[in-house]
Amino acid sequence: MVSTRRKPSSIRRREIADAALRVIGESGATSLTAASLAREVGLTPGALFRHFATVDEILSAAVDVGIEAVEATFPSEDLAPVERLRTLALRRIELIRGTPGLAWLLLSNQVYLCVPEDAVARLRVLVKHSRAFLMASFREGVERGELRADLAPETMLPIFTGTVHSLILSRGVHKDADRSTATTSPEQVVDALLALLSTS
Amino acid sequence: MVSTRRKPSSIRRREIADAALRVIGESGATSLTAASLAREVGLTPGALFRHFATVDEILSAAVDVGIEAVEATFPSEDLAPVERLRTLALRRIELIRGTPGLAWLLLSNQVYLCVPEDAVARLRVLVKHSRAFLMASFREGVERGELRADLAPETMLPIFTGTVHSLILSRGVHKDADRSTATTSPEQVVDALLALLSTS
DNA sequence: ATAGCAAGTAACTGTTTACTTACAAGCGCT
DNA sequence: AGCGCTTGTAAGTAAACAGTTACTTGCTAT
Repeated sequence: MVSTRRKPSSIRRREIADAALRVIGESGATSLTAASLAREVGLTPGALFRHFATVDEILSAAVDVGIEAVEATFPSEDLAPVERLRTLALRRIELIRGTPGLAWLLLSNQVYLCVPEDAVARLRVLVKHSRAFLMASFREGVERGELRADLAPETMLPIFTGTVHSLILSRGVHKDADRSTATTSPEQVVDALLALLSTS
Repeated sequence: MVSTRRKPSSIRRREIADAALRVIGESGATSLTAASLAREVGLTPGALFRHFATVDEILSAAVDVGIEAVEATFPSEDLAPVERLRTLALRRIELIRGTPGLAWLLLSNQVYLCVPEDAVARLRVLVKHSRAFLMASFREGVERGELRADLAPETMLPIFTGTVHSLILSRGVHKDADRSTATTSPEQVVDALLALLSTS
């Protein structure tokens, strides 16, 4: 007997949602099926439907797990603006690099077509929250004279978020990403960017 | 009779590949099936297999169409480095914004799991080509004294590509992207970034 | 004009999909 | 201890999937 323990639904639901993110991260969203997911959790496909009514519901739960993890990356509001930006960037890079499924949730646009509508709505809230946090930090940095006043926060935003996304994806995604180009560490790039945005 | 014209395979193959990119851009990669694709082209599913042996082969052809379009965005080598960077960025933003399926090909990492291996190899060549072009432009810009010498090209790279990606995705992807934040035009942001990277 | 081939359709195949059902058995509660 | 709900399995269903096959029809080269 291969220790087929039974667990209460509250725990299984979480295990299944985590496993869904893992499968997506490892083999892509298209390979997330009841069969592959059950295999990952160590159950038969039918057992999944004891805990969720549909696979869409599982996806929705996986989105919630991801959102919770990302929300935890917001730094304390009483850090200085530049330090706040630095902390958020590095935390997110570390988090998402360690959980490839999250990259699909947050950086793929296709997620909006594969995931139930209510989960999409919650994702949009997260995106909006992040943008508001960044914009507030930019504005406060400018007011304090720490960030350049000749650059609108609306202009800083795509540069900052784009750089973070680029750093997330620059490693590990292509398994054999060529190491020919000297790899720059995320810290170096984030610091360099913040220096560019800072008053000289 | 609904003008069900017959066309030579050379033309149909291109139509099918184009339609595949269109379907992916509109409804996501998961919804690309023989049935949905045939509907988009205006054929029955069986007809697709007159022109391609498998759907993987169709995907591969779609990748080639995309690569061809992106390769056409490389500006002339005899432009000044900064102007070269500006032109490439704006051309790519315009191209990919107008063809959402391309965004999936180039910005989604899941593409490497859904697409046949030989197509992935060709995509990697494009990525490598782009990176080499950018790195050469950065280096030449520094040598000429037009770009900041205190920033390594390896550091400029993720900032530049990230910003471009961010500008590509910032519009239209979420159909109802909120217009609350003042929308900054890609030109403004690219010019601002190039100014940041330039010597003062 | 017409022969012949390329390009189309409709109807089929076997497989995989999400999900259900009948039944077995572990675990908490008294 | 043992009753009963919950969690699991095995086997099954209908629909959707990629791809095939037998047959029809339009285009083109002679």
